[in-house]
Amino acid sequence: MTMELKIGRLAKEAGVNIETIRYYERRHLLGPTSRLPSGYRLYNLEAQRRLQFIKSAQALGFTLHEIEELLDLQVSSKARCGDVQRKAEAKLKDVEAKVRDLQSLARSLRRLIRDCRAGQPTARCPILQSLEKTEKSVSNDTRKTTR
Amino acid sequence: MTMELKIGRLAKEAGVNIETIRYYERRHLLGPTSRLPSGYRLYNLEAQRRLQFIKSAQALGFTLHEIEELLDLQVSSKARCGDVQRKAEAKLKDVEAKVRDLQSLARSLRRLIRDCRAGQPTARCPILQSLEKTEKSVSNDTRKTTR
DNA sequence: CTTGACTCCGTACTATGGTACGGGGTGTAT
DNA sequence: ATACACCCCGTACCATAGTACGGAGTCAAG
Repeated sequence: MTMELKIGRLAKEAGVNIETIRYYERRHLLGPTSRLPSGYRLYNLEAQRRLQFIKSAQALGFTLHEIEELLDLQVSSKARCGDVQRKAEAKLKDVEAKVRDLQSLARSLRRLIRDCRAGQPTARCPILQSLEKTEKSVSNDTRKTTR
Repeated sequence: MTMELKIGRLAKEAGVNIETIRYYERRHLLGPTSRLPSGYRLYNLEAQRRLQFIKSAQALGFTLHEIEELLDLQVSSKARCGDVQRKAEAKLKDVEAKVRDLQSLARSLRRLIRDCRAGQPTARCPILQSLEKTEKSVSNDTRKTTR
């Protein structure tokens, strides 16, 4: 036995809805490895890893479309290395920018927490100021530049 | 004149659609500072900063609901400092986790790019492996834990 | 060989975050 | 005083990312 799961098992293991998996299939993100004569979908380990990756990337704020691209970096082994590289570089820039912005936000939050700890009743908690700092550093709409 | 803008101007300055601003108002995220007798909305500098913050936070992957909470940290000056602090701390944890995960993804992408540069025709580009590394580090669904 | 859990497929519905439309009033420059 | 741009409000529509539903076929244990 090659450890192939049916859709329900895969869904349970990954913690997603069965319908979600079928939805990903419609979106060409994750297809079954094979099918039983009955039509039942079968998934192998790679499919499980792929599903995990989709969930992870999503948690990081990537859209399904972007995730498709990310996954294509690997799939298109036949494609020119240059294409893959350019995509990866663009994606890396997005990710780096996002990290910078989130770090800035984290700094703001830390400052807010520290100042709050001082004990005053939140009147004039310097949050707006710190949030403003965040604003400046944020490049643009990442959702647009990422696409 | 106190530098109050009408909705169209505010939208243009911020680079958003007028309808978006009205939508934020429906969502209680950003209301007009005042109104002309005619009913025209007027916005001051603080409103502009607030709008900027909303856009920034969104670019960082926060939902409008989360942004509302974030903004409430400041608004609820009457609230207990402890409440504000707890919210801020939870948010900070989310942000920090997101940063870690994105950094891990960035490392993976950098490795992929470096390896690609080596020159082989992408056959067996070690992307899947690097992506797997990312997976493991990703806590859970941030969207759920963040809410 | 039946029963209950699982799966198939297609279609419809939901929530989020907007965007567009349209009939009307307003503001102002000429 | 009249264009023309701007704004009002309500309602309808859109894309993304699922989720639910329902009638039918399948699988496996008893």
